[in-house]
Amino acid sequence: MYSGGVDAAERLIESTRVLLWERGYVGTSPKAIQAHAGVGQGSMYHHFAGKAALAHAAIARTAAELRAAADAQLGADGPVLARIEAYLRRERDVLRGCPVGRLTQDPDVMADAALRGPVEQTFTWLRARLGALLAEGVAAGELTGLDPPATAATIVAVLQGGYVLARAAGSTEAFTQAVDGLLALLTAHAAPRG
Amino acid sequence: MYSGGVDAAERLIESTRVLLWERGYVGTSPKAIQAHAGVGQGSMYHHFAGKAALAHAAIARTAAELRAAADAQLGADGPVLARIEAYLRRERDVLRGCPVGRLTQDPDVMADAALRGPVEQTFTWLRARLGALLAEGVAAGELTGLDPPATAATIVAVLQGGYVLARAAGSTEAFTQAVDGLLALLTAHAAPRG
DNA sequence: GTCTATAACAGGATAGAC
DNA sequence: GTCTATCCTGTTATAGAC
Repeated sequence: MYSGGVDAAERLIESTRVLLWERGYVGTSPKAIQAHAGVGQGSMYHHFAGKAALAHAAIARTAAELRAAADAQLGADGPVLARIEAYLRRERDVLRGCPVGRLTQDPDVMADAALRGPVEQTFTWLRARLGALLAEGVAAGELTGLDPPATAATIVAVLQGGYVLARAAGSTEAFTQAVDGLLALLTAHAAPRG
Repeated sequence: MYSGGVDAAERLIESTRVLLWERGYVGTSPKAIQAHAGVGQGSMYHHFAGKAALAHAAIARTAAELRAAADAQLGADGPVLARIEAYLRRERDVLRGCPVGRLTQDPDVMADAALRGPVEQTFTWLRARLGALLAEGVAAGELTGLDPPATAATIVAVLQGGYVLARAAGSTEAFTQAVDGLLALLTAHAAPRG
């Protein structure tokens, strides 16, 4: 049961974010959201048209937060590879998985254009952001011999797949190994300093 | 509605495999399985104790098939990197995602030790298999300067994450890019031929 | 082995009272 | 705005007939 001195609509959105992350769209019922938010049936349907509308608000917010969080590391100062490493190694709730990536497995989310939109845009944006950063590194002579768009996709895939491995193993170690392996491969393309 | 001249139990397992892949455990009802298999309610509960028992049979089979399929490429003849490339580039139902990896997002699967077991074992096995192969390549002088266990985790993560990116984008292109990017990085560690 | 009936409960929402 | 009542359907079985 959640409440933080905020109104019902806000509590409903935050509760939906938590439950969507934990159990997915198909596995989350309006009743469970109401219970978690400490909000009654009537109140929920007063503020939102239904489960889908509430999920849309929750997903849009989660997607926006993910982009902002990524930009914090990727848009920092310093060498390109250091920024990418900071992004890859920043603290994460590894065993909970990616709150956006997991929606990709939810058939009812992918079937609904409004729900799917933020998911698609998040990954499109992230790949482009990393691709631009890598291109910047190549242009500056910091990195050599790699294709920015393909490498960007590889980096995002390692993160998303790292979550899968960690959850399968029940341990964050697999995630860390995947990231370590990637960074070792990337470092080989760093131009000798000078 | 599925049927292939086989008995009800067999049709039920195959239908469960399809639906689990498509909609996950939470999103798959006994009724949907029965309809897909063309098998009645009573028949299903005669052959299986319930949804979980049926899912267990389906998941175990899917996991076994995945391991066998991976071994087909990874255990072939030829240079290590070529075998890994063959594995990464073999034909896949990219937009459907990984039938084992997707279960990782299913709370009810991860909460049940019997259902989770095959998922965990599959990824443990796959990482070990790739790690051993990479170690073989290092020992043979085909590959240099990479850590087998970490690199193995990276490779599996790229595949799993590649599925996520492809589903998010609604296109296989993202998967292909992630794999291309990975292979480019790995190739830099191939010893000059000789 | 398979069928139909029944059941207890959850999912997702509407209606109208307060 | 929020509450309670109500509704119809789906979920996940069990029971017993055939």
